[in-house]
Amino acid sequence: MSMSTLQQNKPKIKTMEELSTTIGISRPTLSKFFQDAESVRDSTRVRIEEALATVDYVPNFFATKMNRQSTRIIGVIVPYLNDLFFTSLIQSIEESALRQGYTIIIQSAHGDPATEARAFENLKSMSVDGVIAAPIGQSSSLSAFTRLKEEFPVVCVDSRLPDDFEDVDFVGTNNRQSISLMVGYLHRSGDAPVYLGMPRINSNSLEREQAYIASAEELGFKPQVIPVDNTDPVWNFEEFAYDTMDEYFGRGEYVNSTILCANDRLAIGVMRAANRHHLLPQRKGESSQFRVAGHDDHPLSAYVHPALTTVSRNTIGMGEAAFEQILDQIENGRRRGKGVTRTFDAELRLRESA
Amino acid sequence: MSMSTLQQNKPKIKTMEELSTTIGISRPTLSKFFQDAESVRDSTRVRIEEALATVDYVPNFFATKMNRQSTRIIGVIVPYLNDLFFTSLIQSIEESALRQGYTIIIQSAHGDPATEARAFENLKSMSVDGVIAAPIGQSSSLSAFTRLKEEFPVVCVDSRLPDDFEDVDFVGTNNRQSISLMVGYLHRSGDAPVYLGMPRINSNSLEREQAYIASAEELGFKPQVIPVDNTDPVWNFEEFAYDTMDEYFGRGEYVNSTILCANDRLAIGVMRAANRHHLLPQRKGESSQFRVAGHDDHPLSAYVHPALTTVSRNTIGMGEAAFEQILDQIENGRRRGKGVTRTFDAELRLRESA
DNA sequence: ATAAAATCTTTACACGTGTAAATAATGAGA
DNA sequence: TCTCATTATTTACACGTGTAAAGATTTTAT
Repeated sequence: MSMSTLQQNKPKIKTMEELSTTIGISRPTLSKFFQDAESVRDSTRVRIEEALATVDYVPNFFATKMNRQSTRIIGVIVPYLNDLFFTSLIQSIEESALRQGYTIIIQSAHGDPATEARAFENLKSMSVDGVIAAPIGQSSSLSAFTRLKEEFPVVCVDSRLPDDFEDVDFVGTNNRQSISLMVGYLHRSGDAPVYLGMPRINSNSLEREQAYIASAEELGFKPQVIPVDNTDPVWNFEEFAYDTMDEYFGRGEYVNSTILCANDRLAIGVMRAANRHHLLPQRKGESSQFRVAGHDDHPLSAYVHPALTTVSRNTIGMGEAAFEQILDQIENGRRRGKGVTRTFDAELRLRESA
Repeated sequence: MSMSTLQQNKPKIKTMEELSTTIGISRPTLSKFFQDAESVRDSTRVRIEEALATVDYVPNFFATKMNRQSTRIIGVIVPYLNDLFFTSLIQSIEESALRQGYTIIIQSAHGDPATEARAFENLKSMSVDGVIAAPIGQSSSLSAFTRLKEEFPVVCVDSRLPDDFEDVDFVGTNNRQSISLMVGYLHRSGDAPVYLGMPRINSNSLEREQAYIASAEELGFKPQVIPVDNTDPVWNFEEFAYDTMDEYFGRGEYVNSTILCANDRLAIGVMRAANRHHLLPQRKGESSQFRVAGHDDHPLSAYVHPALTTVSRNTIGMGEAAFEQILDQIENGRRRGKGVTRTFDAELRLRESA
C-alpha cells in the first residue's frame, strides 16, 4: 500500500475556483486539464498533477455535465437485472465505455413497461449522448421507444423491436445460425429434436422457433413445437419450463424425446423435471434416449447435472458492438434510413445432456 | 393503449423558463411543483398537470441536482454485477429508494480495488446523499473507504469492514444463526458435516467458518474444515469448489462425508464434482451417505440435481434495511460512535441434497 | 536575441434550476 | 364588501463548470 493511498488528511477543496487559487493555476486551464490532460502543456500538466496529489478535489459531476453539448453519458436499459446474461452484457458495455471515457447509467425496467418508460424519461432528463436498450418487448413500451429514438441515438441489443423500428441499430444473436447449428448436431447424433420455446416476451422467442422450424425442414424432419401456455408471459424461465414439462412427463409424453430449449434457463427447468422423472442417464455407461439441449451458455450450465449441451452467445462481443454502434451514431450523426444490424454467431458447447 | 400514450407530436420544451411562458405559470411556481406537486394550490396543480400532458418536458437532471443541498441520490456499490445475490439486493434497494423519491446510481467494482476506489470518486463528484456499499473486502480499498465515510453517510451490506470501521452501519446475514441452523439440522439427520469455505474474499468467509466451528463444539463433534488453496482468492466459486473437490474425490477423500458449503455457488460446484464421481443418490429410493448443503438459497439451487438443501437469506429485507439505515443517517445526521448493526436470520430450505 | 507560435491568465457570460425577498393576486371568512 | 391569510409573480442572485475573447506570458524556431 503506497503512502499516497494512506494519506487521509488532504485538505478538501470543493470548487475549481478554490483549486485555482490554491495551486496557482487559472481556472480555464484547470477546466481544460480535467477534460483532457494532454490538452495543456506538459510542464503545466505535471504541476497540476503534483498539486492534485496533495489535495482532495473532484470536479462536480453535475456542473460538468450541465453546460455541455456532450455529456459523455450512455444510458443502458435492461428488462431485468436478475439475469446473468444482462449483467455480463452490461459489464462488457461498461468496459468499452470506460476505454472511450464514457460513463454508463444503468436502468432496469423490472419487466414493467411503465418502469421502462420512466427509465427513458430519466435518461432524457440527463441528456445522455445515447441509449443502449434491451427492450422488454411488450407492445406497451413502444410509444416510449418512438419518442426516445427521435431524441437520442439508440441501439437495441438482444431483442429486436417491431418492423416499424427498422431505422434503429440492432445488435444480437444470429438465431438462425445458432439454432441451426444445434439442430444439425442433435439431428445427426440421435433423434431429431422437439422444441420448447420461451414465453412470448421478445423477438428471440419467435425467431428461434422459426429458426427451429426452418432447420427441421432443411434437414427433412417434421418440426414439433411443444405446446405451452403463453397467456401470461413470465421471466422465471426455470419454473415455467419445469411446470410445463413436469406435467407432460407425468403423462408419459416427450419422455424419450430430444428437447431443444430456447434458452439454458428453460433447459435447467426441463432437466429438473426430467431428473424427477428419471429420464436422464445417471451413471457413466448408462444411456437413455432422452436428451436436452439449451441455448446461451449460461454461466451455470456447465455445472448442472448432467452438464448442459448448449450453444454459447458472444456476450462480450455483443456488448462491444453495441457500444461501437452507439459511438458511431454519436460521432457520425444519427442514422437515416435503415439501421445497422449486427448479429453474432454462436458456438457449440458439447457437454453431457445431449 | 391510451391516446395520450400514442400522442407523439407534443412540442418539445427544453427549459422551465420556456415552459413557464408557454403555459403561463411562473417559473418559481413550476419549480415548487416539480419538487412536490402538493406544495402548490390544488387549482394550480391541476392547471400545470393539464398543460404538461400536452407538452414534452422533463426538468434537467443535472441542473436540478447542482444547486441543491440534497441530491436525493444514493450510490450503490457492489463487488460484482454478475452475481444474482447482488442483483436482487440492488433491486430491493431500488424499490425502497423509489418509494421515498430517491434515485440510485449503481457502480460495480468488478472485483478490483482500484475500480472500487474510482467508483467512490464518482459518487463523491455527484454529491450523493449517501452510499450503500457491499465491499469487495480486500485491504487495498480500505483507505478509499475511510475517505468516503468521512464525507458521506455510509451503510455496509453483506460483508463487514475491519474492526476499525465499527462506526459504519452494517446490514447483513446472521451467519452465526444461519450456519448453526444448518449444522444442527445436518447433525441430527445424519453425519456431522465437514465444512468447505469460500476463498477469503470477505468477512462472511471467516465468520461462517467460525460459526461452523462454534456450532460443532456446541453439538459436541469435532469440526473439520476442508483445506483449500487460498493463495489467489477468486469469485468464480463454482469452478473453485469443483476443482478443489474433484481432486479430493479422485483420491477417495470426503466421498462419504456431509459437506456444508459456505454458499450455494460452492455447493453447486461440489455437486458437479460429486455427480462426476457418482457420490450422490440418483434415483428415488437409492440413498448414499454423501450429502451436500449450501447457504444463501441461490435462485437456481432448487433446480440443480439433486435439489440443494440450503438456508435462505432475506435479500429483500436486507435491501430494505440498508435503505432504512442510510435514510436514517441522512435525516437524523451521521453516526457518532458505534454504528448500527442489523443482521437477518436465515430459514432452512430442505430439499434433496441433504 | 528576436520574432513567431503556443499556451496561459483575465474577464465575462452561459447553462438550467433552486431559492429568497418583495410585491401582487387570489381565496376564505366575517 | 372588506380584511386577512394564502399563494402566485416578479426580480434577482446562486450553484460549479464550460467556453470564448483579449491580452500577457512562455516556449520554440530563426
